[in-house]
Amino acid sequence: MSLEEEYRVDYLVDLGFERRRCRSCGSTFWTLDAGRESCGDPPCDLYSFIGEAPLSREYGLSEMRETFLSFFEDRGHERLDRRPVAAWWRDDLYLTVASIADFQPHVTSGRVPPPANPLTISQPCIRLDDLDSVGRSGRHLSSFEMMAHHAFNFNDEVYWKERTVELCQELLTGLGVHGEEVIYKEDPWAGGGNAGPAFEVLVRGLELATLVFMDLEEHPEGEYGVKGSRYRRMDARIVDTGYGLERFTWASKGSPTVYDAAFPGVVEELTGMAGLEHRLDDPEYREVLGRTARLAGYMDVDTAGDLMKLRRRVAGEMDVDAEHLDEMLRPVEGVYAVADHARSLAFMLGDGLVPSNVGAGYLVRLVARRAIRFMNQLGVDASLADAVKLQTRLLGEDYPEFLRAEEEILEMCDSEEAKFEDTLSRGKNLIVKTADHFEGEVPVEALVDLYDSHGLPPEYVDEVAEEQGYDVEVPDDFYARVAAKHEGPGEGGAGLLAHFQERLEDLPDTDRLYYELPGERSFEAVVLNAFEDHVVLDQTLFYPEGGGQPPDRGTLETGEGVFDVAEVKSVNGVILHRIREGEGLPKKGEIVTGRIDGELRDTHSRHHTSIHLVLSAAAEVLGSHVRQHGSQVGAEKARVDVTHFKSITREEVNAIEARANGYVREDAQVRPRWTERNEAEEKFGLEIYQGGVPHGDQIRVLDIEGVDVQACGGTHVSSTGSIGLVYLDRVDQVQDGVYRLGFSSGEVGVERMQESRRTLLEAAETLDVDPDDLPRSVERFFDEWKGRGKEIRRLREEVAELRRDDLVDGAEEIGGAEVVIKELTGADMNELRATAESLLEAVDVALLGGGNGVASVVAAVSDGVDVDASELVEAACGVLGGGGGGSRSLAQGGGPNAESLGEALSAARELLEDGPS
RNA sequence: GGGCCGGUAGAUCAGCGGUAGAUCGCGUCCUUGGCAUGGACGAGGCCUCGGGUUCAAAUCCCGACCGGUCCA
Repeated sequence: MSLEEEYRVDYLVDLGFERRRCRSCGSTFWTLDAGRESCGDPPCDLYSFIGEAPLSREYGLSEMRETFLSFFEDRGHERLDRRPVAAWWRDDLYLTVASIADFQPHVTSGRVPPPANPLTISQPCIRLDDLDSVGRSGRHLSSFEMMAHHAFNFNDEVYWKERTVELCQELLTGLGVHGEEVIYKEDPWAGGGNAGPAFEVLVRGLELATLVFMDLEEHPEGEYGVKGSRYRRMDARIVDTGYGLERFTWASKGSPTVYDAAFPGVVEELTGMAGLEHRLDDPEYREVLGRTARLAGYMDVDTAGDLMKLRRRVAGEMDVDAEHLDEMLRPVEGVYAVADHARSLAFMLGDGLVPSNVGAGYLVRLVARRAIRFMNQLGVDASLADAVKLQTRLLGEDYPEFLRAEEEILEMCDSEEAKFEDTLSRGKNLIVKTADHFEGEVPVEALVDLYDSHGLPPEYVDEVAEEQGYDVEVPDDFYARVAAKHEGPGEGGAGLLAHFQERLEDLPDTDRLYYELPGERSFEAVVLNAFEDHVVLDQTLFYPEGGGQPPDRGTLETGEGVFDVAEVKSVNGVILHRIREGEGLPKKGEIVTGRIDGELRDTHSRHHTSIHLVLSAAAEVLGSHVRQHGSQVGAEKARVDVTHFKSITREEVNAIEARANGYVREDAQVRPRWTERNEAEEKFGLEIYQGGVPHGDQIRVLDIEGVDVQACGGTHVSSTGSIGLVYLDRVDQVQDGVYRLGFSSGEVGVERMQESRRTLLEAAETLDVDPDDLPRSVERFFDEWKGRGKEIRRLREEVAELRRDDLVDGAEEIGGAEVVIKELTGADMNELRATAESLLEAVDVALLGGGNGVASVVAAVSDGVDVDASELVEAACGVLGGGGGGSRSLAQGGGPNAESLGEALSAARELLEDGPS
């Protein structure tokens, strides 16, 4: 099939559109304008909508969104609510990057029917790939709303290319765009394993929408090549469109930048806070911004070099100085960036992301720190929270959930700002030291290290170093170098069980008796296959490892013998029982009796249900931003990691524990049920995916009555009362922003409680005090112990003083110096040293030996006496079989041959007698 | 999940095999009418913990714990 055929849309032909080839870039496009020779896309064409809006009137964001959604509603589409910008339902994405992401992977793959078909939605998205261009280019946003209409064609066709283009054209002309201004540029699309033909929809240089006709899937032997990969035709044909809400608003206003169109109030407020005047009314100012935006439309501006190139172009056009232009624009661009970042932060924090140094939380931190840096550079006299608040207020007009979460959002901003300030002030000394060390010529490696290990951005290093009178050079490719440092070997290792794949393909999914008969502890089954220590049955009670829960243990029994089950895994629905090595295997076709370890299963179930209780309790105590960030069930204990932005106090731990035990006493019913995916999401929300995202259209939903609903594949108790007890005994910070709540339930909970009581009692017993008095007693003992240490040191000095007179009597003159040489049996190094030092008040040289087990030698020499103490010690220690050293005035050493101490001192004496060396 | 950096006085840090230090803060005294200030003296350290190497470890090696930071 020819490409031309792919892009032929009768609707356009009937309207009089013609297919042309761009004379400058060679791409093909459709237009009504007989005189048009270029594709309308920068750099072939410049923006021509700034100052001259192509839409018939101005729209705000809300109005534009509503206009779009109701347009499609009126044309048979069902309107869907937005999803969060945090892609909770995906395990391959942190952030929602497109409206189609809402329906991947299950709907697009055809496994789950679409929630509506066709549908329309305005989905807030976050993309951080072009962060450096945000503010500068006039068009880049880190968060935006992708308005869309989607149609999923599986067996029956809803609509395809004709209707899609028709709707688009109708929408645009309805908004007042002239037909001959609309260009449909052919631009094949590929991403996320799918591809298909696509139109970029351009109006006066601005890309307003993309219409993707997804009908290909990646396949190594596919017949189509798109952007370097092979694709083949797939059964599903999906209409994936994206209309930029902010772009439409921009086009309706014709303002110099998208920021002025999308959130003018926020830009204005921030401009005020920065003490700038944003003179959008000033025609000259508009002119500069407009020209910059027009030129930026076809330039990359993500490096400083690109930016200056842009400046020179604009300056050249306007006949002004590039430096002057830079000074003029830099603050405005900073304001734009802050406004944009604040909006993304409002979205991310409001949708439940918590700043952290790992995972999605790190992305929040990245944006927050960038925003703070811009604000500092601008000299804005306001906090990050103040800036974000402007956006939560604005977003709140359309999405009231941001107002409800506002307090938490702002608190997280404050806490994040405080952390960054800490990092910077801590780093300040380090920078000064580094700059001094290199005398201002800080090498790039040092800059990379400062950033990578200490979080100090090079601009900040320069700023601090400047105060020292240094000028630090930051290379243009700085962040690329940081990235290069992190490039390591990619992930290796194929799936461990990949080689079983073929063998398992013909086997049916194993019946999961652990779901159907959760109370049973033994079962009968037929061996479907047995190979390499693994047994596959037609049905099993053995729970396979998964969802943070370890597998069941137990045995499989045949007439031949009993086989220990060491491991249980599920591979694509087939459950593998690994038999302990050397025990042989049951044979294919045999009937086996399986028995699971009931006590272990009960403990696992109690722990797993407890995880849900503790999570709910934590959210109740700490706030609605709390999400599960992983969990693990064990035989002795279990844990659940939760997101939270500051350390959890003892009182909060107590409150969580109390709440969880409250749920236990309420004896709430625990009901697992299989539910259709869309239905579950609609009924319970995306919050059900905290423990992970299951596959398939039917998902198992666990409803703990009145407490919590989660998608969960684990085994559970039937009512919370049988948990008996949740003993929460550990809280650790596992990452910044992630805390681990460790606990034990039921019987093992009681055991651990008893264990910790025993620890307490034993400690109290050792000190012979009442356990209640333990803290006070320990403190007293510790103080006393410290006091004794000090007393000992003082006494040692006193002993040294007292011993001095005695020793001075034994002084002799060797080589013109008053010398004391003496063996002090049992004296340790500290004692010898103190004595030797004290002796120097009366004599010139002190050489003392002693020690316990190993021999020690100390030599001390008065100032001005020409004897090297370290030489004396070395001479002595050679005899002792050890070594030693120190300075000319004080040296120490020793060796294992303690019995030769006398001999060793003689050796040193000989050295003295030989005179100064 | 991975990489890098760090844990020493109440705080910030120096020391990086050989007598545990600096600055600020704290206490007492002096200077002053009082305050700011200046001066003198002093208290305050399981050098995170556990192993190892060594005659000798805050220092070197291994491990644990805790914190910071960058990346996916």
